[in-house]
Amino acid sequence: MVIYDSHQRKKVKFEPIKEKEVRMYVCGPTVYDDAHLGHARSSISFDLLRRTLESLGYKVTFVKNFTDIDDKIIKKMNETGKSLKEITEYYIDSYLRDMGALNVKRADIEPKATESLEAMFDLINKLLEKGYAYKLPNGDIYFDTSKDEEYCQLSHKCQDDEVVHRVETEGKKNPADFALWKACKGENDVCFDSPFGPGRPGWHIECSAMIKKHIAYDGEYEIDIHGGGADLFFPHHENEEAQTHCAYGGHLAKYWMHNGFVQINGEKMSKSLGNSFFVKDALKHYPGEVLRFYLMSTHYRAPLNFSEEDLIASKKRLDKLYRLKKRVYGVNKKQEDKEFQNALLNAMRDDLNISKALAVVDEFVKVANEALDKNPKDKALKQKIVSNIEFIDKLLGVGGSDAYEYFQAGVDEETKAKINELIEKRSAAKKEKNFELADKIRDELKEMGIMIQDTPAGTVWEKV
RNA sequence: GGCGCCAUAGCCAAGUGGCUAAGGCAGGGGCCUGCAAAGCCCUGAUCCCCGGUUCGAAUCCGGGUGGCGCCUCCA
Repeated sequence: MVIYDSHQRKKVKFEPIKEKEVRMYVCGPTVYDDAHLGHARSSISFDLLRRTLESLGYKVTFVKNFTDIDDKIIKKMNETGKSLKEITEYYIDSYLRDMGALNVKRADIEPKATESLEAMFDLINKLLEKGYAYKLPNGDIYFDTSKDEEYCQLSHKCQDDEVVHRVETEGKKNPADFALWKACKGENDVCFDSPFGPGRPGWHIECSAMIKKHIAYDGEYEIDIHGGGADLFFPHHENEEAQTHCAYGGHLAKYWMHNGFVQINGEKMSKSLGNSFFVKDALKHYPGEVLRFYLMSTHYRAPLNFSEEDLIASKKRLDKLYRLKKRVYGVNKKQEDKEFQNALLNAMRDDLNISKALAVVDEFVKVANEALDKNPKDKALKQKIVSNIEFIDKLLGVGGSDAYEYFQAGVDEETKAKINELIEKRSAAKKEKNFELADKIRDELKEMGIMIQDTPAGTVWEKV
């Protein structure tokens, strides 16, 4: 496996800390709103990484957190009058539902900030003891970046001059210092008891603490891979790394991976720009699998400029896989096609080269169709095709649905009955060579958004 | 201002020193079909511009032009 390490800024051979095992942590969402396409893309990217590692035979422990303490959540509480728990539980459910629809596998461990406070206390205490943190008169605790000689060596994104506009806080020693603990600020604040007095944790502390609590090794690196959106590299990941190595000595992660953004009209999609698309809205128009296929079809590090036109082109590509699947409907797999599996894996093991992988899939579909045209009754061939589609589903997370349901999604039973009735009528007309009537019925179906195909096994239909 | 990324056919997108520059969508032609649809076959680019290195560059170096991101919450 070769991956691009953001720290080294190049592709490197992946060598896990412990043989055949991978521990990875991906920054999850702050649960104050529904997931947008950017969250979806990040999830899918690391889901592909996980599936690839698993297919290569690694035992993967995958952790993705929920940030359920945050300024934006508090803001939402004040706006809605709802409790922290009401808000965060609602959006955690919503997130999991959306990602489930996109066929993203659940993480093995899904820690929440609110459930990891003890681990954060320990971390903050260590930093205070070792002199890497200082307390302000108002009770806030900050990380002292000037004490950490390695600060900024991870992302290389710091600078010496003061052109930076950082969060200005009274009493901070250096502009780059960041909050580890924010003391309780009054009635409307959310506060937790702590050894440092009532308050709440800073944003960066939780990831370091949760990694330590759940999956950290004791040696030079706590985990193998730490992932997240490209925007998190600095300052978020830089700060996590600083906290961890200052408190515990080891580096946080051996490899750092970051996914590129979803853009709208060439600009980053974000709430502040008012151009974000929610996953749940996209799912009203397209099946999750189609959305997944589209979002993953651009390499995870490259920006993806969202366009409905491209999404439709992408859907048509996936349609072809499912039409092939229809041709082998009901057949069980018997034996695995190692040659195909290796071709697909070899593409993905090169820093998730999805373009190459999808080209392998396209080629397989074409060759399979060709072979089926020649030998429509070749059972061994069909079994091999079934096996390959199963492998595509396992590795890429697409192609696992029922082939007929895929094309007929969103059509209610009543309409289905009517469609079947019309098709029967048309078949009868065809039998009597009444092609005029048959074509008329076909047009009628077309107007309903239904395309039909006459096959040796009878007429089948698809929703356009 | 600091640190980076990107620019390949109408569109999406691989390839990063060397046979005829992957693949998909759209378009054109054909086979199949009662006609279609689906499927299959054929069909398209010398790689943003300029200069350099090299026997040889889309691929390396320098300089442009254009676009994007982080440095402030952010996937």
